[in-house]
Amino acid sequence: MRLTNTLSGRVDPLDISRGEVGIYVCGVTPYDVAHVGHAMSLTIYDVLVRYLRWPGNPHGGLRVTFVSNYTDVDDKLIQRGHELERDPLELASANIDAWEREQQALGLLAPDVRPRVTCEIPGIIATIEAIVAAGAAYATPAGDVYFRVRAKPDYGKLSHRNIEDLRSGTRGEPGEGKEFPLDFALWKAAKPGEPAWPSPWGPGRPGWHIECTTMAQRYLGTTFDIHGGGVDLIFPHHENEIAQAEAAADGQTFARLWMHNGMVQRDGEKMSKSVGNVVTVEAALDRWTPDAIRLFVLNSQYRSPNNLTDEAMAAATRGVERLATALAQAPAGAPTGVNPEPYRARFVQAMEDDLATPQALAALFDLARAINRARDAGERVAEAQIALRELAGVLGLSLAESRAEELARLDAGAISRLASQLDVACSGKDAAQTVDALLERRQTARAERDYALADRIREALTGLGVIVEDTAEGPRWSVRRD
RNA sequence: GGCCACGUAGCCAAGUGGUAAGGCAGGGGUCUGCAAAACCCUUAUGCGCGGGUUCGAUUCCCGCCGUGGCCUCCA
Repeated sequence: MRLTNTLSGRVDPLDISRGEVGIYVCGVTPYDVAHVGHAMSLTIYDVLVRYLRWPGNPHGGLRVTFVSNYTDVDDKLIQRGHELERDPLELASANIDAWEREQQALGLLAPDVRPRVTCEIPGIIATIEAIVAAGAAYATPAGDVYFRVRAKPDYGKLSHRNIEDLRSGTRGEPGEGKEFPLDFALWKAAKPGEPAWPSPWGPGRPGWHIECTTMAQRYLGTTFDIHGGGVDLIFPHHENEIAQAEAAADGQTFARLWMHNGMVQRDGEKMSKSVGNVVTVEAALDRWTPDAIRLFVLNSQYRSPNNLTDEAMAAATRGVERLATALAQAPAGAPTGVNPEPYRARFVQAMEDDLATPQALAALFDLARAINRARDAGERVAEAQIALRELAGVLGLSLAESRAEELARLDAGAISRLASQLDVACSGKDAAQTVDALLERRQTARAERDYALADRIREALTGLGVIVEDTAEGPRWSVRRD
């Protein structure tokens, strides 16, 4: 598999010679609820992990250790806690709980490890001590510890800048005991009332970047395979992670490959609080299905910005239905049928080539069309349907929800009332049986050519979210997803 | 202001130095009592604008315009 590597600036092969892959993805700083940008980012790495683990990939499935953190103590969190008059650590914890419920609803795999900064303080202090010992950091009288950027001549190699360019862009930051404007905090001395932990430099908390260095190396080793996150993290966050890790480990490589996903835009504009167009995960789940959100994300290349519009989401919603429809019951047919192998090969080829999910999806849509066509012709499609479900599963698309989940959306009371209006026997205990009874009544009406009644029943059911389709085998119904 | 991406049909979005995947929407048709779903056909002679290189550019180069990212917190 080849992936675009920000560090090298090329599309590099992923080294799978060890048979296992370690992946670290920067998670959120939980000072607020999660938005669709967070969902997009995790969805991309979720698909990468699913694909690498998939037995159908050319390597037969790899062992993957997936780590994604929570930065549950930092300046922003403290500020927000102050505004809301809440304890910042408690605020972080509450936002993490909500976000984890949303991740589950979005069908995101739980990372193998979800470390939190507040549980990793001793390790972070040890990393800082190693950096200080290596001469790449210094403590100030105030109790802060700064990374000495000029001790790292290749600083800037990830974001492809050099120290001089960066310095010229710096707007006169106050000294605070820094030797050099670009030096950044590894440890921040606590002001009164701020969360603090004891350290060799006095009470304080970790700086922003050090936690990821420490947690990634603790769970994945000094050197690991893939480090991911949004493009907005390249500088300074990831640049600084590299600087810290290499300083602490005598120049040993930190992550071999750096992946960065593009940002979500809303109607062509940046999504931000100041514009007032932030779509929270909660709002998105309220409006669109998890599969539709996922299809929207995967329909564009992960590195490109992705424009969230109502029309695009409607298209994604219909697209999911199209794929799901291809999985619908087919009559057992003749021995001829659809061979899914060419589609599977296209899918794999696309995924191997820098996680080209748009092209992988195109293969799935083509397979769906082939299935529908063959089914219309009365051919066997079972193998192809199994393949479609499997490949969709690699992308994390569930497609077919369970019958129980579908039936749970039925408005049993309204259906019961409809049955009594039409004088149809209602078992009173099972809405699905009542729907069946209503459709039997409609079939009778159709047989008697009483189409007015037949249409009335169908329209009434449609109004209740029950979609009726007449097929050669009789009527089929499903519950609309809103 | 500096650095870096991107700009493809009504919408979302792939892609390539030799003539534009896929999805949605639209139009026509098949099927159906009518629908729905599905299937078939169709929808950019054109890939922001202007130059240049080339036998040939949407794909390479230059300029301009627009959007976005980073330079300060951000998936």
